[in-house]
Amino acid sequence: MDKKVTIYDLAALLKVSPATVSRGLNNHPSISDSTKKRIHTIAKEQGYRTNKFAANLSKQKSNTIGVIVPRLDSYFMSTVLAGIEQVANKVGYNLIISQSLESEEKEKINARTLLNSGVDALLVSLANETKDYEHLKNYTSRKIPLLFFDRVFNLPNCPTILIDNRAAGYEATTHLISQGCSNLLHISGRLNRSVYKERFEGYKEALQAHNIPFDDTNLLETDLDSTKIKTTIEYIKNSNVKIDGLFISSDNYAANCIKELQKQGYQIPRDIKIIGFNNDPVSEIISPNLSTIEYPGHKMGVLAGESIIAHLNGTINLQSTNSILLRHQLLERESTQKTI
Amino acid sequence: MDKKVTIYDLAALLKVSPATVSRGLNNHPSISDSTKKRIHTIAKEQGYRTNKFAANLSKQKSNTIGVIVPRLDSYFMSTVLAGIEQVANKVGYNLIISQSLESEEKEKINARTLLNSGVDALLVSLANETKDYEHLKNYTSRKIPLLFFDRVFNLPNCPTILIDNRAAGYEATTHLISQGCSNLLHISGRLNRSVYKERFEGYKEALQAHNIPFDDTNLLETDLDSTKIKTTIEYIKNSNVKIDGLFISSDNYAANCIKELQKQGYQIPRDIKIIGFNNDPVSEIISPNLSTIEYPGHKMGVLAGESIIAHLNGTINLQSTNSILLRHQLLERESTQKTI
DNA sequence: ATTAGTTATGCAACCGATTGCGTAAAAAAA
DNA sequence: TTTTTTTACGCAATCGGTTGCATAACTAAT
Repeated sequence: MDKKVTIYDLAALLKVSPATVSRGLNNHPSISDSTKKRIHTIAKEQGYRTNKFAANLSKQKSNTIGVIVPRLDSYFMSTVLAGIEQVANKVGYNLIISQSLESEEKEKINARTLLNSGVDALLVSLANETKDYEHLKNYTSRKIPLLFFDRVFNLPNCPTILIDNRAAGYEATTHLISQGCSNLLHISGRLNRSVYKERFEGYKEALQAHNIPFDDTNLLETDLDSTKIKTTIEYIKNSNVKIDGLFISSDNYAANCIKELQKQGYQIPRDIKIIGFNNDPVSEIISPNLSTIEYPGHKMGVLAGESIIAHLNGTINLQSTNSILLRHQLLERESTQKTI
Repeated sequence: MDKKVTIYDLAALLKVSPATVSRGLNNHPSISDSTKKRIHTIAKEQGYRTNKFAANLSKQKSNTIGVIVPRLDSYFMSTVLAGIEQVANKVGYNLIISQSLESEEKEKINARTLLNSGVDALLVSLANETKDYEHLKNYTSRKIPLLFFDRVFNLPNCPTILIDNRAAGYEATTHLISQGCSNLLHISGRLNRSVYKERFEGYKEALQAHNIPFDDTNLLETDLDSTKIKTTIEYIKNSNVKIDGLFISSDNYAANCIKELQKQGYQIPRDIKIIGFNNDPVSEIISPNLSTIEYPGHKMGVLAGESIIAHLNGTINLQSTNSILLRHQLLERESTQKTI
């Protein structure tokens, strides 16, 4: 009972043409309600399911959205994906998800694969490594909508969704300063990614605004990979001046730093005050609770999904909206508390 | 310069038939090496990319694997997905991922959508709610391979990948007992999911093996949703006997319990020893470090991906392999340490 | 009754690659 | 040289919907 039923079968049963069946199934206005009803009824009865392959081929669209993220196994990304999936699913779009693992090479391959797979749109959060954007221009040149989120890049006609990282960096830094820190270190992700670059710039501006001199030792560029905590800790210990404030671009990394610093005898926040970024669950689990910047991942995903779908539906024109900024928020917790 | 190039275009350029071009592109043996070379050369030159819609239609397969998970924004799931993606991507399979959000209804819709989308195989981790499996029988009846991981169910011809949850539950419980606990409480997920059921049974067996009586108060069935910690804590506080050991089926939930218990004045592990499950990152961030059962998510994903792909390639026959058990491991950390 | 205007449907050409079957040409065997 | 085999390729049907254009049937207007 499970052979494939086609519109031809239905057409034969109803003694109408396949074209009529097709239109009926798609609620085309020029089909009478009565035959529409007959078509739908028999379709259900026969267990008809439209062959997407055929439909895709003739319509040249797939109802599928491609997503490329640096890694799937990051809490932040998984919340973004959950948001995207939720809205995509609701309106019947599928999501093809792939990860670049921070490799430009893999990102290129993924982009190509997704292009070949005929995705209707692409959502991208860039790999750390990526410096060249030709693989994405293939999309824009074919008029396939392309949207960046979080790890963005300014490509013509490609909207971006992110938070105001510069302002967030500024706020985080100012917060540290207002809590009494004067020898700050910013532990950043790769600066070729604008998210990190901008946080860093906010950091620098905040220092400047408070007349705190900045030099290269006040910045540590890392890839925020927890396996390399030791090096970071060494850097802090060997610093010429006694560092008393850390602004770390990732909660997860920050939490690991706290653990390790504590192991080395540091008291947080007494010796060093620390603020992270993202409001990852670990920030509330760690002792002391980690001050951080709330980064609304799920909301970002929802917005990214909604935007791209609205654009595909022609409801809005993304080209005109070039950049959507989400609201972030400073969360003051124990790790930056003043100690007497 | 970016109109679509088809095999017909190439055929015209080379003055051969489209069939030859198709075969040449696919390295069919009956095409001479010389023409193959010519075909590949001109294909590259013209920027030809095969139209997957057409290829899918005629081959009736999509090179796509569907995945349904309860939620995307869980650390464990994201590691599994990362594993699946890694192997799928390597061999050119796409992944369509959707989440059921623990709803049977959504799971059904997702299953149907993926079926319509023509996935070549389906990987499923069941929603808590799911009690009926008709939506999955659609796959088996069409000979579309179906594999369960983690939240499994025993469906004919559907292999499962998981750990030995009963043994893990037994070990976790035994560990608590050996650390001196005698009034245990198991905080479980929904028992209609076999993962939780089996952990619970391992727990019961361990109690029995150590002559510790079990009654219903020694079990708290929850949905392991962190927003409902309070209720759980109340349960512990209001217990008639003083609970001194907790076996919690989720690290994340366990970590939140620890925080809350500490807030209420409990000392961990002095007053209550706690063991979690999963070896989530939070387990090493929380103070005290959480003892737990290592659950190899990434490995599970890799294995699930490899299995299903090998089966699709005809390399192995999954029907014969009915169940793959991954090795778990008890990790003894601070939260179950003996106190003097 | 005739013309104009609707409405409901069918025809047939796509969409682009795949593949079973047939055959000309070239190589090998007789 | 003739026959048999092999090699290399082309023909044409197929996969299952979609859609522009034509048309028959019916209603409304003149």
